[in-house]
Amino acid sequence: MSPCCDIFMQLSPPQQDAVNHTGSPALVVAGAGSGKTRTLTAKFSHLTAIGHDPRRILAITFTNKAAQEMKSRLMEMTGLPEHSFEWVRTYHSACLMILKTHCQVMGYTPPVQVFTVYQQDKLVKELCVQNNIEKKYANRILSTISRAKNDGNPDRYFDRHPGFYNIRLSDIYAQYEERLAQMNCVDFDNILLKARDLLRDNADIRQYYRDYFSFILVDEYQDTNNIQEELTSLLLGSHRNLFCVGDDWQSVYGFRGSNVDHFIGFPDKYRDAKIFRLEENYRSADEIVQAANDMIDYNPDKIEKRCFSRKKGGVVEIYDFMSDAHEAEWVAKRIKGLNKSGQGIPYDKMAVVYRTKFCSLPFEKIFRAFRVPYRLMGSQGFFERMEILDINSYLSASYFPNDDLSFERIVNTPKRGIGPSMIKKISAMRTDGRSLQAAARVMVKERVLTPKVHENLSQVLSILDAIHDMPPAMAMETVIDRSGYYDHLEKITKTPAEFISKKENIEQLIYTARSKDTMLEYLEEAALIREDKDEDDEMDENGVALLTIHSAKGLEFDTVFIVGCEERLFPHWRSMDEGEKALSEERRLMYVAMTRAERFLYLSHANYRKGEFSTRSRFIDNIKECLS
DNA sequence: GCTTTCATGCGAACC
DNA sequence: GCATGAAAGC
Repeated sequence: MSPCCDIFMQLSPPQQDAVNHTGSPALVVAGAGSGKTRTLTAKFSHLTAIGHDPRRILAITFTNKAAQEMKSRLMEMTGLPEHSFEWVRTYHSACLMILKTHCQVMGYTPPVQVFTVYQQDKLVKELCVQNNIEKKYANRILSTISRAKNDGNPDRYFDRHPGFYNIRLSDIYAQYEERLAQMNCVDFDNILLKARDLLRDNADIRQYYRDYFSFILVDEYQDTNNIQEELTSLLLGSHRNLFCVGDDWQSVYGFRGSNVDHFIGFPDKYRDAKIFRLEENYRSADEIVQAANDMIDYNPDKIEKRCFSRKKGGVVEIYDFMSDAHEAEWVAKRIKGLNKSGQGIPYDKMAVVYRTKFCSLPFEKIFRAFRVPYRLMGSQGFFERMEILDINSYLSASYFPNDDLSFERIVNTPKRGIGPSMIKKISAMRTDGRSLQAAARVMVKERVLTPKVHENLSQVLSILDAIHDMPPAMAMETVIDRSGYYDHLEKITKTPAEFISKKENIEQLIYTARSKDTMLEYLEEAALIREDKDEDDEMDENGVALLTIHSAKGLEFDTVFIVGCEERLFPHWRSMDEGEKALSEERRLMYVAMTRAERFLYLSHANYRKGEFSTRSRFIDNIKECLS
């Protein structure tokens, strides 16, 4: 028998059926806590056992972290080395791989640079200034451009959503794309869009991949957007070996382009599709599963399934409070009680979840006062921290000399007396198509600057030259050393604690970078990582988790408090105004929140929050009805 | 005088 | 963090 036979035997009969199925596209509708990931990895190793080459299986995960976890599990299960699973990737990572291979077809010159969030932001702000638009709209413009791309047809999208205020989005979009092309860059969304165009417009390349991949597995299928759906179709060969896993009841990323209709419409698109249902929940007690079922029942469009649990003894309770402060105080007391009681639930098995992150404030306050240890999860993304951006910008400016945005960031970091007007002067030296860095080099060579500036500028350039061929970790150390970065950091931080924490972030960065041999590899990965909320080891494992429902997705806790269940907060006002579809997503969000709990689930609302009166969430009413 | 740096106030949706 | 205006530096 196959080496994975043991693992196979550990699966439930419905899970086994899904794993065994071949011959037509399959959709696994996997309820919360139903062992979805286990089934998916079992499927993968089963395929290798029946003769599929693992390197020819495309397995799409939702996050880079999930891809890494899946690879580790597969290495354990099959005993094969990591590179056997080179196509276990996110859509973005897989598409970048394809795009890089054929980038010349699309008019790029290798190496293509992947734009980071920081660069996107900078560029759009620059375009705002050029177009006489207030910079505060930059974020909105950027997210609209992103939505337009993920919709699959940006021009059509801008016909329907021409803009807001006096901003003509299609103009900004055109300028933005032009600049990207000039710089030989793709942004995060273009990785998918350009890969789609490549595969759609080049039959030979398309056929190559269709023949190459013998099986396509997709995780979290309920959260695919239009482009990702199209890509899946483009890559799927005539064997039609497609295996998608997910739960339409947990689709909560519609606000950024996910389209749950692809999941629900799977049987219509693939007429011979086989649907599997994983309905047993191994995580939560049945009382919680049933309450969640009853609530999601209010959503009209979904794939029916009857989720259940064999565990009994769960608790679902609803509380109302005068104010957000009262709510927080009660939660803190209850948490202390549960921790001290006979059951003695450890703090890190409890979580407080909320719809929007500003709700965390009263809890942080009261937890400190009551000495309840807590951890605030999903705060700032690692790669958006200023010290990380600085170091990465050095590497980027060195490796990609045309990357003006990165060069501009580091040319005066640490302070070197090269401010905005000096940058303008350098910029004026640019002849067509030449980069800022190239112009700076000319100015140094021709000695047209004041001695101080000349010396400082040549010092920056020499750092960039020095690190160009170094492996990333060494390059970082060199940058820190030669630029005097830590002295600079100490000067600009307000407290010694802040300085130490930022220094530790950098040390963490260097440590992680050691796993990459080349600068290009490192920079690509850094640009692709966007889901990073917790760099694991960096986070305190002890304490009550405080987090938004979005960041709680996929996690589990013994006890969960869903707080701030009030109309206009949850469901969020923005979704309420948008209509039925957005409202359904809010309800799914509540479903996700509820199904995080194993045993104790508390829902609460306050009549007064942030200086305003509020009413109880309709979701609470839905649940109440079912409990009685 | 021009340029850079420093000091202060204001605001931040979910990823 | 970011924009703004005052103080310090070349």
